[in-house]
Formats: sequence, structure tokens, C-alpha cells
Amino acid sequence: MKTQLNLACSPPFDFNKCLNALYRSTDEILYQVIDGSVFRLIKLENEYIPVALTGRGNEIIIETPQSLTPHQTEQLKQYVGRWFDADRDLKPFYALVESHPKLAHLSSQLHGLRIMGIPDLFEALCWSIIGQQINLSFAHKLKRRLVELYGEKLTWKEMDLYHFPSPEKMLTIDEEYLHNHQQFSRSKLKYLKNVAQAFVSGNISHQRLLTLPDFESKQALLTSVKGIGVWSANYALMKSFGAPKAIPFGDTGLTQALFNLGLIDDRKNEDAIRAFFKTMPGWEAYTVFYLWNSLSS
DNA sequence: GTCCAGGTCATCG
DNA sequence: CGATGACATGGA
Repeated sequence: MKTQLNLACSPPFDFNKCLNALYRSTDEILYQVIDGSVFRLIKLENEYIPVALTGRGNEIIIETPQSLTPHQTEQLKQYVGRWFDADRDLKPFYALVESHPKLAHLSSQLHGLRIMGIPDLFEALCWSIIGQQINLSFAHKLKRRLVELYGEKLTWKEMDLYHFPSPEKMLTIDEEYLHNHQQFSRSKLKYLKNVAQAFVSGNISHQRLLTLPDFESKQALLTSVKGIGVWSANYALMKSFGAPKAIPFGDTGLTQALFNLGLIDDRKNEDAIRAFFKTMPGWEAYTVFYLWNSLSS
């Protein structure tokens, strides 16, 4: 039994620009972008379900090959909504960007693009660790190997779809093998297990972060894990919660973009970056995401 | 060969 | 405290 759902996005919304932002690497393993659609495996009530998304106007069409319980349907809509940041009204953001001479081009270049999130907090944190200090193409290769070895796999329409490993599974990874044969550094492996342990113990969870009162306490909880620094914590908060204040300080791509646009004079001066973001209140994360994507498109 | 990538931690002085 | 080195590897 097939299921089809429609999810409305707050306009302006451009599904193809979102797909373009998703299509970062041929080594991406957690979803596949093919002919205007994106396919991925989504966990709903402990069941791994293949899902296809396509765009139609301001809506995302969600399809799965099987029928869903009402609760699964709700979970699926929430997942896709958070993945595409569907509820955010971008009009105030564009008004702000267009009033800024050095940023105005972002509005026309990327109109309708939304922050492509990572709804699963554990996955977001692990991805931030994998991406630390190496180039993105290498990071994608490492993630692919980890997921192929330890993730969940399901074949649909002759596509191999994978889901990121659970925290429990991550605790079982073979560090010697991944270090000796899959090019992982020992520190990354240790950090991945630290995060997994924090989730298994319940010290960190999506739900727990939601109960914390402010951005600073969420950041403090995440950085209490060895391996999660300010950059990783803010990256994950941005990708998993859409937190506007989550600026990934120290990010080379971000400082590069700000420097290139003449918005800061000194790449190492974090105060200058803070001063710039004071001019984008409430839209810090969107500004970062747009700057990243403006580099590669 | 050198430098640096969507950094972080341990170990100094 | 701030500075420095290690970490893994590939591409410019």
C-alpha cells in the first residue's frame, strides 16, 4: 500500500534550490538526489521506511511504498518539515539581506533556499565530528564507510538506501579496523563513541535539549562531551534545531566568505565576526547557510 | 614538498 | 591563561 502526503512550505520556497544544496558530494550516502527527487530511509516507530520527495510549487510531495500508522505519518511530516525547515517564513530574512549592500546578491542567487537540516541530533553531532579539520569530500568518504559498515540498509527501486547507525550500534564500532583500514583518526573514533555514550546514557537527547531554557545551556551541554567543541556544537544546533544564534565560529568556509565579501578584515578576529552578525539578528544561521551555499553555486 | 581543509584536545610555558 | 603540536588524508 502506497502512501502519499503533501507538506506545505512557507513561501518563498524553491525545491530545486534545496536539492541543489543537498547535492554536495557523490559520496553522500544518507540520501540520493535523482532527477528532481530525493530518496532516503527514515526511521518511523523503529521501522526503516524508504521515502521519496519531489517538489510542486510550495509543496513537498512525500511518497512511501507502504502504508503508515497515523503516528508514523505525523513523525514523517515532522521529519521532512525539519529537514527542509518548512515552517520558516523567509520574507523578513530577504528584506534584511537586501538592505545589506554586500549581501544583497544572496537574495536573488538563492531565493527560496531553506536551511537543509539534519533532523536527527545524533547524526548531526557525528557528522560534525567526522567533518572536523578535513576537506568535505574526504569527510563524505569517511561517513560513507562508517554507514556502509554499521548503518541500516534497504534496497528500493534498485537503490541502496542507508540510515545512520544508532548510538547503540556506534558503541560497537571496531576502532582498530576503522583506523588501520578506513582512514579514520583515532581521535575521531573516540569522539564518536563519546557522543554515542552520551545518547545511550540519556545525558544528551533531542528531548532534553528542548527542555533547556536558552542557547547557551544547550551549547554548554554539548561541549561537555570530549570531541564537541564550539564549532561542532553550534553546527549541530544549527542543523538539528535551526537555532538562529548557532554561528559555527572558527568555520573556515564562513570566515573565508565573510573575508571575500569584505565584511571582515581579519579572518582570525572573532569579535569582527560577532559584530557582523549583530547586523543579522534572528537570521544568523540562515546567513551562514546562504554564505556557504553561495561559495559553491 | 608545502599548505590547508566546514576543529579539538592535551600539553606545555 | 594563550600558544603549540598531533591527528589522517587528499587536493591545490
